Amino acid sequence: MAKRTSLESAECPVARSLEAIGDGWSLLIIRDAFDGIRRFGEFQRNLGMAKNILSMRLRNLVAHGVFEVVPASDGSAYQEYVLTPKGNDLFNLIIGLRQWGEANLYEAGEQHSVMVDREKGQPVQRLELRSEDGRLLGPQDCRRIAVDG
Amino acid sequence: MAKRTSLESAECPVARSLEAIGDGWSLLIIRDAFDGIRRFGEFQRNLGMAKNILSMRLRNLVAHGVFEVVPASDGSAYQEYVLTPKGNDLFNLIIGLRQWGEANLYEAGEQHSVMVDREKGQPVQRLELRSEDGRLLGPQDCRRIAVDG
DNA sequence: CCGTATCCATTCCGATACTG
DNA sequence: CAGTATCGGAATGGATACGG
Repeated sequence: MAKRTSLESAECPVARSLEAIGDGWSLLIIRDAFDGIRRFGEFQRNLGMAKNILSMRLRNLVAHGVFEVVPASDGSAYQEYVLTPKGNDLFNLIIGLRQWGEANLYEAGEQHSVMVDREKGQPVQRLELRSEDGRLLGPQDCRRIAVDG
Repeated sequence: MAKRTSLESAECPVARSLEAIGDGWSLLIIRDAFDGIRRFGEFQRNLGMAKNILSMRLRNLVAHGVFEVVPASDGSAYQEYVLTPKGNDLFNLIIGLRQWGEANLYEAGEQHSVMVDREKGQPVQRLELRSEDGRLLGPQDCRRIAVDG
């Protein structure tokens, strides 16, 4: 008894996403991947996590189609973990985490890493949600509607 | 030994955010809050989670300043949990989770709930990240830079 | 260097009973 | 209705040893 409830087939996309990538480590691994990390050992050293956990997480992410295993780019006969298009599509989510943390979790003078655009080296703007006619939308301007075929 | 590593004072905002709200339940609670849920029992029934867990999570979120406890709007002598500005600022993150799930976790014909703008009832667009000069940015256009005072 | 396997501590979570 | 207390089972995570 007391089986952990699974959200795998939830009707809400938020729940389903969390089921796939909602644990803390996975999102940090993905963050590192956006920074260009590809090798097992790099992830491990960078995150300071146990190897068995990393192994499990990577396996899970590969199973979910977020990462893809490719032969190493150097001759090393090993593998590398690269983001699939599905994984790349998590970019906004990582940015969302980053921006919320920046805005709400740091003291005034406290330093933190910053995301800049490659071309000009300037900090990116905040994520924006717009309606179909281009209006900027906040929480109060939206509503969730259930859709049943 | 084997103490769980804390990311509370991490230099990366992504890690810090995950430390605060990165467990699966918290984000689902917050999602419900954006749908207008305010009462303990409503959260509990809606999410189907154990009351003690909900209690813990709410306490944690209040401690982190995401929720605020206010007296009940009806006369019921109980309390309600409403999002603070800091909590409201999580909107983009919830939307990010939703949109990634919608785009990547559902079969072609499969139905799911949808976020629409209140005014026209039309589905919202995808989140957008822009540079300071207005260009739309993807993962390849960005770079994370470490900042050390 | 890349991973897997094993062991153990900690944490998480669900069920239930209980108080106000 | 709104929560707290307690219990047991499950999952998670860290350390380490081991094999490819």
